[in-house]
Amino acid sequence: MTLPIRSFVGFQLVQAHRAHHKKAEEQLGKLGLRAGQEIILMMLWAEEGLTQARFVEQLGVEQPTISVVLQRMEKAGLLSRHQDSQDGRVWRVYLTAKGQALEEPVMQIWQHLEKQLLNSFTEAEQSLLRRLLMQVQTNFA
Amino acid sequence: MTLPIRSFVGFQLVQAHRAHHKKAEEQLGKLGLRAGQEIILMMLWAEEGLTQARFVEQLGVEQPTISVVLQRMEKAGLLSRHQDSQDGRVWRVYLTAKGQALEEPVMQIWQHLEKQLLNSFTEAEQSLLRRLLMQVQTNFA
DNA sequence: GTTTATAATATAGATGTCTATATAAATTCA
DNA sequence: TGAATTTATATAGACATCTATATTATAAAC
Repeated sequence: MTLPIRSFVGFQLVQAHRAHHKKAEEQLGKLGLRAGQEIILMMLWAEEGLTQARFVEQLGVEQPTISVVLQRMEKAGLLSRHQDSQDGRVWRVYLTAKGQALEEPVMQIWQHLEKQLLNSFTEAEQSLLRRLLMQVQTNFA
Repeated sequence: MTLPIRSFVGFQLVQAHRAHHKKAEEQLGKLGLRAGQEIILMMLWAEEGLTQARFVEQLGVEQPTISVVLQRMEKAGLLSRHQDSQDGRVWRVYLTAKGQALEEPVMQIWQHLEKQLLNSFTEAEQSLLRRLLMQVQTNFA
């Protein structure tokens, strides 16, 4: 008798993420973004001139992933990359006007997503879910 | 002042899923599987002869996704597909010996993943996390 | 100072995922 | 019965993601 898939918390994590990702794609698509790109933008809205290494360490993705995503976002006119004058290996990322202009609508979408995600949750449940998800990351680190 | 990404539960969900997915890929890769394929197998271990439509409704993925994944798994010798004798549009999926033989090692990997995911969680926290993740899915449905 | 090692980024090839569309079989309906 | 609709699956093209490897620039070591 194998345990049913549904009984695994890991499966529920996958399914919850899938649901969130689908909604994010749907909403962000209206702005011409793909899910994941808005995270890059959020980091740049907080601080420009980031290097690939910074994205990699902050997001936990592999370097080639960021390399490709940044290239596509540059091609889409969302950001630009300039070689560092001190260290020729380093390329720093800056927002274009188009990338800057997306801050308001993207944040609105994320706040709406967050609201939907947490619908019917008590305050205690909200902070608990955040804490447990952070613990999960620690557990896998 | 934009809210930091980290403050969103949605972001923590994405990051927790990424951590889980990476570990799953790493472990399942040893068996020649990709993350996601083992879910297909689990469903088949519970019941053979499933149709694409069943996978789609159970997993919440789109039909073309399942179509492609099943083709790759068939090519990998994990399963076979046979046209339904009653309805020529329907193709039913069956396990090969190779697919059957993976039940033990895959379940062991998932049990290990589950253990790691829930490391340091109390019983109450475990069931709460499961419940909250299920509620998230409902909220996005 | 030239060679070797390290570090930052890019490329290649694969997979799961999506949307849009095509194909083929069954069903409905006039 | 024959055309139109619905249903099940496949294909095309795109993107985020991975591992493995290449390229390029800096740093270290002899």
